[in-house]
Amino acid sequence: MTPSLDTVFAALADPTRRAILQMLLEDDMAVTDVAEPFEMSLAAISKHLGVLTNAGLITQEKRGRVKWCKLDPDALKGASVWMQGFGQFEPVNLDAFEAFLERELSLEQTGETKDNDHDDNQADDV
Amino acid sequence: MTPSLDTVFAALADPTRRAILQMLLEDDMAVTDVAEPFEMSLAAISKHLGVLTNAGLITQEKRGRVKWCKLDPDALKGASVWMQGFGQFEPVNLDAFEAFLERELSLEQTGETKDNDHDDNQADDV
DNA sequence: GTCATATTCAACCATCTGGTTGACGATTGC
DNA sequence: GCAATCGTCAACCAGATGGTTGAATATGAC
Repeated sequence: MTPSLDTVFAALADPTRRAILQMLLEDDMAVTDVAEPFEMSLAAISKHLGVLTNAGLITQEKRGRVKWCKLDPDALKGASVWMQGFGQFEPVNLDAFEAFLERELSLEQTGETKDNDHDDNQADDV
Repeated sequence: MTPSLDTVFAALADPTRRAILQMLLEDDMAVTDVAEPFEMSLAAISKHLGVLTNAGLITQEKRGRVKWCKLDPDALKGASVWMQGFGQFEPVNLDAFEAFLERELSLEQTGETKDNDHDDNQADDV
């Protein structure tokens, strides 16, 4: 079963869970390590990880007594596609944009580098 | 105040609200008309519209005794940017992509029109 | 003014959510 | 075997959420 938009968006609606996802962007982590920076019980984090797993946003694999958590960024795809359906806002990833330009068109023009005025507020307000 | 990712994602987590947003993509609507296709009370729809307004996803303007609901797609921007932070999936809005190309670079090359192979599954699975 | 329409408000209810604590099962190290 | 570590489970709690109904407000039509 592919997780519903309901569960994906609901999973993303909690700041703790978004923070966890960003931590996992760096590297896979054990449950205990995920919990370390948060001021809440291990059981609470375990529940959050359950929600993320249920939404398909992460996968968990037990090796020995340690359970490793791994990001599954593909799960965001459905949600992203849905949102882009509203596409009346300009695309956001201008870096990828320009990479796309370069790749697809092999520009030869003397392009002075445009200043990237996109808001890259990804880091704060998780 | 700019609505938090919390409220935006939470607003998107409900199928009724996502369906409302898609209806408003077509046209602005009065509250009563928004409620019409749903099998729930007008008061419930009014609450949903309150959630969407609170998340900044729609705006409401009262003209006479009718309150018009209007989509505000800019509100999805923050959420979209956040999700793109995980950017390991390809960008989706290729139409906007190509429009961007045209606008920014004023191509003069004999561009044969590329076929749009993007998945526009916006309508189903709201 | 009176009646109908458009929308919200208030109270209520059931269920979900996010947290706690304490007990428990599984695994590792000695 | 025994103790420590890793993680979940179960029970509980407060507050949020999504729905209901009935009354109230505001505007428009006649």
